[in-house]
Amino acid sequence: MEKKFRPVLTVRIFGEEKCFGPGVAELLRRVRSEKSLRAASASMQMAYSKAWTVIRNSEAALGFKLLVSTTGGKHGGGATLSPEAEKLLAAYEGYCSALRRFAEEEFSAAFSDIL
Amino acid sequence: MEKKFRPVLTVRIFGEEKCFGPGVAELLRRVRSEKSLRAASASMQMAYSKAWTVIRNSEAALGFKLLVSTTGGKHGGGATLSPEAEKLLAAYEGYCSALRRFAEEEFSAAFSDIL
DNA sequence: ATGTGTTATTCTGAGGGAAGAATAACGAAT
DNA sequence: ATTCGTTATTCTTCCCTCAGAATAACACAT
Repeated sequence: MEKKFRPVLTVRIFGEEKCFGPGVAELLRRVRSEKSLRAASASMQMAYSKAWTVIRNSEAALGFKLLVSTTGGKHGGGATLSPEAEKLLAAYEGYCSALRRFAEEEFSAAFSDIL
Repeated sequence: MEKKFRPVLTVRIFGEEKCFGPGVAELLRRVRSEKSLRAASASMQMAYSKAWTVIRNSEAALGFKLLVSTTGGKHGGGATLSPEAEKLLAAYEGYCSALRRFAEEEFSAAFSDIL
């Protein structure tokens, strides 16, 4: 009836356990633009320690590194996305938007008689 | 490449705030078979108080009642699904499986080159 | 009246997760 | 050597959620 209700979906990828989801994805996006994990986590008010844990867990579950990071140097170092992370992120984003588009399309048909 | 990774998605319905998701759905399913909210919550080791809150919040957000419940009587009362809940649950289940089917199909295409 | 087993409702206590502190290591520049 | 700002890592503290307790109301049976 009214456009009052809408679907919201969260897409996660599991191997033996959880290995990728919206949190890591957002983190990667911000690392890409900030070129630093610290700056990335701060920009989304996430504690650095948690950001670091999240990344590490994801890397362990996936089996490859997401960040290439350098420490030290004049500006202290930084982090950028590994090529695999770049590809994974792109794939994930495409996948998510396809899913959301589909979810949007099917929604009204599925719930028109009740919502 | 290997079938090691798979998509997992959670589908929620939002109005102004969250109003329906997998938790409520599971609860409704169990109320349907147990004919009691207490039994339903116990069967999924959820505290009754929480089950009740979950249902109440969902009802408030949706704008209609999910349960028709009777109190008192020899066996203490019970609860069953309202007609609207019945329809909503059916619609939600169909919607979810369509989404999951689609997610499954698209998955390998989206991630074949990286996972 | 009393007993029974549920719904309805609020409150309290404990556990898990997250934020932030603390610390170490790093490497380029000065 | 010292400074600087990051990555890397662990630990403690706090908050929030959740489970379970407690209480009331209910209506049917006996």
